[in-house]
Amino acid sequence: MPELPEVETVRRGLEPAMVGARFSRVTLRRPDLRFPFPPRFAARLEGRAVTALARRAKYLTAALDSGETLIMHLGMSGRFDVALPDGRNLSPGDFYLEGSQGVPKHDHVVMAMSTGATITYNDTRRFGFMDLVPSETLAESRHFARMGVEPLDGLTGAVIADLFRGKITPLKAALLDQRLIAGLGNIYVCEALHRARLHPEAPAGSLARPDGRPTAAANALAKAVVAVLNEAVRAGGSTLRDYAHTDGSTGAFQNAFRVYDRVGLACTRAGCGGQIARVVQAGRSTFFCASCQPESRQAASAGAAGRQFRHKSG
DNA sequence: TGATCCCTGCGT
DNA sequence: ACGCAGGGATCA
Repeated sequence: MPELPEVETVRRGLEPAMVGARFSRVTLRRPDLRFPFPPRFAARLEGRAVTALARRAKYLTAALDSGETLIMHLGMSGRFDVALPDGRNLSPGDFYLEGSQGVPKHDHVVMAMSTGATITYNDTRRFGFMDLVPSETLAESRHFARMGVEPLDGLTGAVIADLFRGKITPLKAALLDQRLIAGLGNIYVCEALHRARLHPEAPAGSLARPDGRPTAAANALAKAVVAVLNEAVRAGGSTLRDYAHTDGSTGAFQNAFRVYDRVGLACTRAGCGGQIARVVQAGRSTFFCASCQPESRQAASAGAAGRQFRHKSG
């Protein structure tokens, strides 16, 4: 479910309930999510205060006053629900709520905070996970050691050209590769490629000139990635299959999709008239407009880049 | 670099 | 019954 904008939305919802508060009681309803919880997980949290709640790519990190950091990843279906002591609910994006009647299924972790707030982690598919590592070694932890650049931290065409240079892999796959740029997922990659008018199957290396400088397409892509992420964060992320509530707290960016999940529909670009197509790349759906995002343009430059690359290396 | 798998639920 | 789903680790 969550890509960078959704995780950032969750972070903003959790922040007021977590930062400055202590875990008074942590209950695990099962021994594992995607991975087993770390040893003595609940005991290492209980009594500790959260000093800061940050986001790195699609990960949330809660720094504790014990010197450890709680790492949380939502996988595909992870959600947090914040219940305030007065009965109000403070999650922006209440789409993580299953409903008000009865105990929701898949509530795997319940964190009672010293403020009286209760934070519940719910994850249907259990692709999410939590970990606890020493704060000093957070950057070297197995989750972060090989993580790519943060796209909202100054992504430019030059950075993209540097990362993609010499790569034959399709643009779609390169943008999904968290070791290069971290935080994009299927939705925002499709949306960014459409905005930049780039074909998803064009070779990633075609965005770098032979001397390594960015092409115009690389600059356009960087701009599109940053724009689509910022707009999605502003909209509170995208709500897809989750139940929509009426309190105005669901994500709204799904209404701004130009290609994602719009196969067969007309391209919304003014004067385009194309139809959104769906192809499968690396086992995942790619949505694009063949009219807006022609292969030919990229094929030409990719061929030039490929010849140059082979020439240089051979 | 691509399949395969992890897991559950939903729509066709 | 089958395909598909916002992620990603782990193999050939």
